[in-house]
Amino acid sequence: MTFSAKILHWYDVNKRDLPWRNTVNPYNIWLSEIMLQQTRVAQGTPYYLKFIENFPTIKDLAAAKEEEILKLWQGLGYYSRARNLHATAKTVTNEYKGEFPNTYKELLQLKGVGDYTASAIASISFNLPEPVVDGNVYRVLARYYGIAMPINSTEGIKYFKKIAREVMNVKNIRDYNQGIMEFGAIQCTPRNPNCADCPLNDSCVALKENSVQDLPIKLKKIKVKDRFFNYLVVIDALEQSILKQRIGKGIWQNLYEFPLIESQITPNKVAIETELKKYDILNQKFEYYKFNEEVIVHKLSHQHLKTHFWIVTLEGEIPNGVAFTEIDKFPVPVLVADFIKTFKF
DNA sequence: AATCCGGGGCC
DNA sequence: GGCCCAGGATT
Repeated sequence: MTFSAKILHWYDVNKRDLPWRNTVNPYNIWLSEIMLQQTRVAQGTPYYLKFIENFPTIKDLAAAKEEEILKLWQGLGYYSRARNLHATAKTVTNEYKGEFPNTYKELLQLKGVGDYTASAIASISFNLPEPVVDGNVYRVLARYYGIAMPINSTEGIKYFKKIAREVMNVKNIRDYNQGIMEFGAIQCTPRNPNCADCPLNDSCVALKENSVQDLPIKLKKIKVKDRFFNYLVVIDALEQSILKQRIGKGIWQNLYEFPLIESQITPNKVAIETELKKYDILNQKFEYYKFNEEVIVHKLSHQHLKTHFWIVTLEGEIPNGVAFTEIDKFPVPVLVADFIKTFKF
């Protein structure tokens, strides 16, 4: 049997029953693929179900407010995916009359859709012969064919795509593509792959050369930077607080958070007063205390956010404040959501 | 070509 | 602490 025939057979026997596998509707496939970018199936699945329930069609998604989408996306991370999701929903609804484009080239033009996702939609929804190359495919191909080229080098990306195209099964690309990814996720796992009971173990180069643990090869690890956050949890006499939307570049674009003083130095009363003035709180008496004595470290993939929350109690009221009862309606980062849950306004 | 962009699970 | 996850956009 060929490589692809074995993958197809393995998939037929071992495939999981996932919510987006009972359809080839491009809306469902697109939504699932966006959500699963750099995201485990177990983490993404509840979000997929939530979105399908709230937005049964792409037209519903296009008509939603961005804040509503971000709120449903809250906790899934990589929030540009949610913003691009909205943009593409509008594009398909308005420029394609609600019908997804059905070519790789057109799919690739959609926001948030890159080479992998365009190939995935083209193959799974339209059965077009486009190979997918995700993290699973890199691993399976690197091991089976004994490829030591770094998967994140320019040459490696091109080479693996070329190999993937050469070995794919064009007769059933829909199942083959899902099969090789599923095979990587279930059988040929990053750590402790199940080589003993593998349909490819008679012809796997890495297994023969005892290099399974060393493949695939990936270059350079990112360095993590420390940042120091001081959130001002302002509370006024009318049970209101302050939430501000993050604008511009950087993390958590368009999500909300408390007023933030980013500084390793503990903010003093003057620093807090200066920050409050930005919210038209002028010459009001206030008291404040540090909520968490032990620093909270929120870890992102490339930043460690060392955070203190400060409770700032005003005598008067906040102009245009957010009522305690409304706080839960705003999309916020997990760091902020965890605090809100703990504090109970 | 390198960097940025989340959060969670696992070792 | 490091690595990985059905990657893409930006610089």
